[in-house]
Amino acid sequence: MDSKTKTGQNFISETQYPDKIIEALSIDCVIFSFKNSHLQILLVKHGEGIGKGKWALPGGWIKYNEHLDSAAYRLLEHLTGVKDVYLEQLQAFGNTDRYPGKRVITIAFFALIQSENYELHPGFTAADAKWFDIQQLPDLLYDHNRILRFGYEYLKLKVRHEPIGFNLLPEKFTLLQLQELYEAILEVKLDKPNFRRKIMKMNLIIDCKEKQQNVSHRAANLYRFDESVYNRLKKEGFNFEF
Amino acid sequence: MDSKTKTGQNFISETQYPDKIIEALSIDCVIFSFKNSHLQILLVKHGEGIGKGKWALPGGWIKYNEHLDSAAYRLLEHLTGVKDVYLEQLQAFGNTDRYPGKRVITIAFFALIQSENYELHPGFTAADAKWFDIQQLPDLLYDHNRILRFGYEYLKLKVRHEPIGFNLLPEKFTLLQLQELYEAILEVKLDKPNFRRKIMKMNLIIDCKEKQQNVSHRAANLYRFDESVYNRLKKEGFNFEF
DNA sequence: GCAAAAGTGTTCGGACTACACCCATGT
DNA sequence: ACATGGGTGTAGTCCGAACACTTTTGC
Repeated sequence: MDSKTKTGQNFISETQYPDKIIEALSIDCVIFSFKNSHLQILLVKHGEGIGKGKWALPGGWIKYNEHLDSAAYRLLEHLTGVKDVYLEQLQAFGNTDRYPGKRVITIAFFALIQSENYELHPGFTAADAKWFDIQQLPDLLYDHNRILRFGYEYLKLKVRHEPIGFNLLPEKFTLLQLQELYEAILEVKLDKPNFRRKIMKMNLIIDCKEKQQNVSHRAANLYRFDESVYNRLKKEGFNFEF
Repeated sequence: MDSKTKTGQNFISETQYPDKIIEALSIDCVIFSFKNSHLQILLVKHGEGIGKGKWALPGGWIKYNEHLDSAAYRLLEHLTGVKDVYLEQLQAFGNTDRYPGKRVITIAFFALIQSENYELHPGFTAADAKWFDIQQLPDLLYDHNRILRFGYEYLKLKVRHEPIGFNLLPEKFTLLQLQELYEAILEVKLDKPNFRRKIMKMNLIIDCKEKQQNVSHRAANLYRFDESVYNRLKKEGFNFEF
């Protein structure tokens, strides 16, 4: 790297103020959940600043002595109340014109969660936090539409090569729920018998020996993921074409 | 985002000096090539600065008014002479301790090229630029060992889901060369007849109606990629398990 | 002839598709 | 009875793994 960069005064003063943020660098989170057979996205409404009143991906500034992941966790929790989530890094977005008035590069993170497990608590600079159906999104701030699309494409790709659903479905679920999850993400209709067999053959799910309750039709069997198989398949990858 | 961030004096002075770099943010490139049936990595030896004399991934600082991709291109060309390369963004690496003495987050880029097409011209802050066999790498600066491993894992993943070779092989190549490329990346031995058939069935390659020259055995047929099929498969993705 | 790599053929089993069909439960 | 979703069976096809085999060329 270039040794001619001056690292003197600025650097020293920055380490003296732990809340000092890194200029020109932010984080944004693309958080998906699955509810009522629909894919959803977590958005926040800005309560102050240049984007006040507009919807955007949850995000913000990184502190000088903070790991990227920690910053993403902190921001997500402070803005929406959502915590203890496995965040995955997507990609940096850094076009010179993506942010008004100054140069800001943002690093996008990605997560899949069960919205039922979290109560949303808008906080920090967020006036509101809400789940939006992926088919009915508002127009977003900055280049967040683009980042969201990127995250959705990534999810579609991911679902074809890794098991998915562990973080999106309740602990016990039916095969139809799993199928509807795949259908919602891939935007296709799948054949039930073949889907069942394909999943069963993977040894990915375990029969809970329990039935659905209070349904107005034959009660379906409940299943849960076999965590060790799930993790193995996640690591090795597989092919799930339809 | 946080509106309380002060963007006053620093910002204005930065836009007045176009060569001003962004503090705390750098770029590093993981460049692969394929030569003599071996996978290779492009490295530079630092000629100045805190890493002087050590080998590292080609990289450096981003200018204030420069797109991320442009910065990656510029740095790669100035350091090594390699230009006109399709660079793909990998991921940001931002641990607080990854760079000595100050906080630097680096964005890693990835490319596959034919080393035969490029003469290396070390320049800028690089004292040397060289191709290294992936099996015989020196110890690298900062966390570049980690970034390189990440790039290699990414390549292994990529090769299973996308066609590869267009950028790594000469225009006309034999099926054995293509097979050896896959073998080098995946570190496995493949069955020749089955490999042939699999590739042929994809309609990915076109018979050049030419033979190898000056080989001490039966001359193999030469093939070239069908660019339209290649791009379609790249977009759609496929499955290449062995 | 022999080495080395090119290239073809054949068998077998597993996996995916498409679709018909029966089962259980609430209204 | 019938609607709704749960769940099984089956015939046909395609594809990949394994491996034996023939062809071409230089030495």
